[in-house]
Amino acid sequence: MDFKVTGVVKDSLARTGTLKTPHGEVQTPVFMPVATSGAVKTLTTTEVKELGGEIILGNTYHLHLRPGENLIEAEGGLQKWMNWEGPILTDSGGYQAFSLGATRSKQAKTTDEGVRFFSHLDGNKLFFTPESAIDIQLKIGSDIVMVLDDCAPYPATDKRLRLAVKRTGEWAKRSTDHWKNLEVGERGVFGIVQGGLSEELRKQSLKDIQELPFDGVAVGGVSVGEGKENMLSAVDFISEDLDKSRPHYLMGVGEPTDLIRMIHRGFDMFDCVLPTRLARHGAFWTTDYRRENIRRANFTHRSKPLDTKCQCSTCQKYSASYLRHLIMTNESLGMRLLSIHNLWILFDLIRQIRSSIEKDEFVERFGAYLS
RNA sequence: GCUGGGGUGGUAGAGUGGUCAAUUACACUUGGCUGUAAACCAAGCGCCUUCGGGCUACGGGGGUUCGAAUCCCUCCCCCAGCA
Repeated sequence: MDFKVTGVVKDSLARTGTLKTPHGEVQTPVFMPVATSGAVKTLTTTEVKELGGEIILGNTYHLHLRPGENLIEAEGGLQKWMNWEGPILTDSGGYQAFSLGATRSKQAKTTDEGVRFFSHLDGNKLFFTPESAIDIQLKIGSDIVMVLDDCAPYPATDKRLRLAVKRTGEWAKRSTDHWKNLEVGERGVFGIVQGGLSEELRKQSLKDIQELPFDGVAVGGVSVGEGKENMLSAVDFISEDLDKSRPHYLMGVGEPTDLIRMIHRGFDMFDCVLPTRLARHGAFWTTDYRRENIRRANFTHRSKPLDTKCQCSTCQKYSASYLRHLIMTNESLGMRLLSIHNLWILFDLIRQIRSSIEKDEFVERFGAYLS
């Protein structure tokens, strides 16, 4: 997997780049819409592509449970199956094993070997190891494979965080050892940095990961409920030390203002459920990156679009009043139209950021959002 | 017209003498959502309040009772069956 930095700016770690994958090139910074179970919820892949989507994220945990990686492999891989021509990054399932893989009485649990968890669908006892997580992702057809990591829940004790960092490091080593022995072609594998809000542990984890021959460095364990200030400080512990020759992926972050701040700190890749989840709940972003909700009564008679400055197809064709009606009546079209709007806001932001980096105007243009 | 059933908060629908400003659901209002068990979750939802409480309410009017959405009388309205 090949990554090239194509542009840098003064007074910021922000940069542009190009990432080559088996299913095409991706320009960075990039936002990856989440297609948990093989679909960006409510949208077709054609729509995602037309909006500006270049790469999407699929979830190993979900796809492993249903329909299972063997079916996807038999159907020619996830790209072909879901009619997505571009690259796909797959999450390793480590995060979901913890966030979903527990029953009332039985907790998900990591051991040195891997993570034991329970299917949220039927309670079945399941097990991921670093090696099996990679094998599953390759069967799914992933272009960018994420290693299995131990994402400690927030808040976590110091002891638990230390264990998570240790395990994540050991599993990372096993992952690269396993990767070497596989036929992976141009696919890439990314390591994940843990460490919570601890400077010491973040630095240790970054060192562990960057010592290994990963194609990219991901930072996990953020946007897990710690709050914006904590997230910034956790990232600030390590942003200067991220290996500049590799792509940097901040996992799970997708609030527009967070993207700006994190690109400023050197991150190239992001994924987040927010644009589509918020849309299904009636929430949308404005062109100045505030969050609003169409359910509010004051939109009842608003015959203007959601945002008069927005160029998305929803805002070109529909009034806020009509969109509110669709959401209030639970029409799926409302969720689709708001998903289109929210994704457009993010993709357009990314386009503006790339352009500002190319012109070395990033700090001037986005300075107001950086602090 | 006769017989029977019924009229409760925005709606549906509980309650059938005190613990009822009234279960519940829906609707509505307002929040929330950051590697998606998430088209979900939470709070509020008669009026006033110094948050102690006060006031007005269960079709209208009258009555019984210490006390009524609940019992009685009467009027109005709705539904079913029979004419």
